[in-house]
Amino acid sequence: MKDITKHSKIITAATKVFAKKGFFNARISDIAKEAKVADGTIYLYFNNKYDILISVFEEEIGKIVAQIKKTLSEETDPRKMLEIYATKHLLTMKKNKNLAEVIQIELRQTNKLIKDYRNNKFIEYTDLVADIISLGQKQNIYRRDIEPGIAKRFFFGALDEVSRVWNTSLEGHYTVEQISEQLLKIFLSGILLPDNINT
Amino acid sequence: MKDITKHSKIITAATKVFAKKGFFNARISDIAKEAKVADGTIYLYFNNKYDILISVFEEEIGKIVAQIKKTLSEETDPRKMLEIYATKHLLTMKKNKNLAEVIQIELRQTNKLIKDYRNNKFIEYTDLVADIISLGQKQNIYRRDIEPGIAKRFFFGALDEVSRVWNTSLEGHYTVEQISEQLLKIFLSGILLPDNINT
Amino acid sequence: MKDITKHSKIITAATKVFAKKGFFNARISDIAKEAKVADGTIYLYFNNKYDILISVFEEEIGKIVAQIKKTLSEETDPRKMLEIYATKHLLTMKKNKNLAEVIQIELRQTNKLIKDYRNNKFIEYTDLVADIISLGQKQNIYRRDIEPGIAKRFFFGALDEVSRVWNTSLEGHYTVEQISEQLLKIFLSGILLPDNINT
Amino acid sequence: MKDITKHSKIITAATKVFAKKGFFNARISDIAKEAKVADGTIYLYFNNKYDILISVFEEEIGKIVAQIKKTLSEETDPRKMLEIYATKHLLTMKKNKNLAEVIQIELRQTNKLIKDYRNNKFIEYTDLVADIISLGQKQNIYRRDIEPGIAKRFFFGALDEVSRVWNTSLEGHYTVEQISEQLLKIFLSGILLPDNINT
DNA sequence: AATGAATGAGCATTCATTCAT
DNA sequence: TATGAATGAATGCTCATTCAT
Repeated sequence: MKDITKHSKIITAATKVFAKKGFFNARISDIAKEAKVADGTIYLYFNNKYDILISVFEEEIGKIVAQIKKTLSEETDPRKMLEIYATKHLLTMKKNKNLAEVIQIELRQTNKLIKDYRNNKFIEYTDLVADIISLGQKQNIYRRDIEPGIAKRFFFGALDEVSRVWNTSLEGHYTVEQISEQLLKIFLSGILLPDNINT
Repeated sequence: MKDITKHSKIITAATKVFAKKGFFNARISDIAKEAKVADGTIYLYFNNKYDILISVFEEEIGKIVAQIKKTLSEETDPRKMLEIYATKHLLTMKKNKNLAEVIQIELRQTNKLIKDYRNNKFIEYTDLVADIISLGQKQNIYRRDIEPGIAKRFFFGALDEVSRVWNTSLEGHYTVEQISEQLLKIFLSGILLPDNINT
Repeated sequence: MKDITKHSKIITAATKVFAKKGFFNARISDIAKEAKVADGTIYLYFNNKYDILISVFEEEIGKIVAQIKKTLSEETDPRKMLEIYATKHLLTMKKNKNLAEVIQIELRQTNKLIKDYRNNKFIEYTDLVADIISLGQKQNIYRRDIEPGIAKRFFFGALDEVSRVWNTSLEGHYTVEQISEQLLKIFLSGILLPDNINT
Repeated sequence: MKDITKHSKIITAATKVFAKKGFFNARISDIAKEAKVADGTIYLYFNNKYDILISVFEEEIGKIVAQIKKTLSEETDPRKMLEIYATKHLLTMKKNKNLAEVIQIELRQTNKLIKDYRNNKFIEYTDLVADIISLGQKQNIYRRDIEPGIAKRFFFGALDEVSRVWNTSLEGHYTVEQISEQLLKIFLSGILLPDNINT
């Protein structure tokens, strides 16, 4: 019987190796060594190298989606919900830098390389933002002239770009709370001084 | 004497091939064929495969930076300047999808792979946004509690994420102008209805 | 105690799989699946993959040798004996195509691959022809200027080549009886017309 | 430009290695080393390992077919023609044991492994025997009740089986001429003593 | 005895880079 | 300068065999 522990040991190892070397420079033997498993064992749990990558996405993002959905379900104010989303995202990515890098870097490769893969979990994850915005619009809290489908990309893109450079320049400069606060401030009220809004 | 024509023929070919296949799946012989040049000839102009990638970044982004700087120099209103930046970026990425993909996908790999490469042109490019924000703050148009160093990432990240999915779902749905307008609206004034701003 | 049933189930399965895929392309797991047994179980009955192959030869050819010896023991005319041998061989190979292929194809590999294996049963099988010829020579039925050791190879080679193409071109064209009759005609009387014999 | 010398160097090396180890146990690096060429070079001249095997067959058998056809064209007596064929075959196989083994052993694998390969040269080679027999029948030298399509298999099978064991037991016992004489004697006149022919 | 998960040696093939012409 | 044949290191994946249960 397949060993569920071994499966996730490989996923964790692969996340680490992919993050460190990138998908193409990662060798199966690197992952095997990291997971303390024989090379061949990996193929008892995954079809091929791409399959490992996809599994990393689906399973790890799946966990985040589940978590964030649970937390969001306890909140009703769309403003707070966006704050929760942003803070949660940044905290997760800061805590799990390996996953952060894999998402940011490899995710972009994947669609091109594996035609028939559709990032279901990832789409579900970014769609949460669109849902929150729609909800806020219904409650007359968010402007109706904002397109949720576009705005979700802005919001996620902004978050993603910020955490992209996590390991380099931003490190140490700002706390998650500061960045989250800045993002919310801009996203909710814009960067214009009130006096200039009607210009 | 280096042949400037051949040099740029290779750059153009490489951009095309990298965009289509990704850096790792692109073969030197693919680039050589696309550039109508012998494999060995490429090594008269570039040190290695990574060198080609870096050159693509530096030279192509260099062109965009020069262009956008020139256009911005003719404008003084920081609000308009951000609009120009956004529209120009989106138009360029839409027109030159090859470059767009290379920037979005490969750029992220590069820092990790080539330790001593610092994306000078790219940093220059994103710093333009920070400069505009700082300028606006000095002119009392932009809020002082916004960190230009963080905000530039939000702005660029939002633009980048939007153009990332250019080839897929957004295609046909929205025009560059609509997206640019939405981004500016959000970035400048936020998504809150005025009544809710002080909540 | 070794389970005799399981042993022969594996032999039968291996014969089938070797015939279908060839020795080198056959996987142990194929044989195990065909025999409805676990992979590891095979190693309770055989030392390794080569050992299975050798066992297939020895046991299956052993059965044929025993059968044909029994039938031959009831006949005294060396002419009839060759006919019995030919017909029996062709019928067996036609009925058991798996074994036929394994003998024809893999047998030839074996000597080269397994230095210390001597095809005892197979040698016994072909030597039957030499024995018949010697017998006929003693009875003044067969010519004395024929070398039984060479002639046995001709006879077996002819039979083998005929059954080699069984699955392809000869299929349907000729019956076993026709082929057997032709072989006997040639082997016993040659292809020359009587008038030309002394040329 | 492809180097014709290198092509045939690889063919010769491959023939040697296939003969010694068999197709499946032969490593590309063995062939490369034997041909004094880099592993990768082989793939400039052949598509894959199977392609090398097929080329060995076609080209080497092609040479033999051409040679034997030329020699046969200078002879008109169908009896002599069979003698020439037999002697030539045995001499060639004795001189070029590598090729002999490859033909005998690997040829049989090939049809099964490479479905779309049709051994054209080989078929041409064995068909020569059928042609000679047909010719002799027209000249009233060979019996009309012999099927050339069956007899060719007997003749070739006999020759092939004899040369199969060349490296083992027959070595030293008999000369090519003796074997050829025995085969012709049997094939032309049969093994029966004249007195027993009408039995 | 039987199982099948785990192992890890082995190998065909690719492709960036070199260098003789 | 330009060429492209030659090189050989590198690696994903397979599968015979082992062994804990």
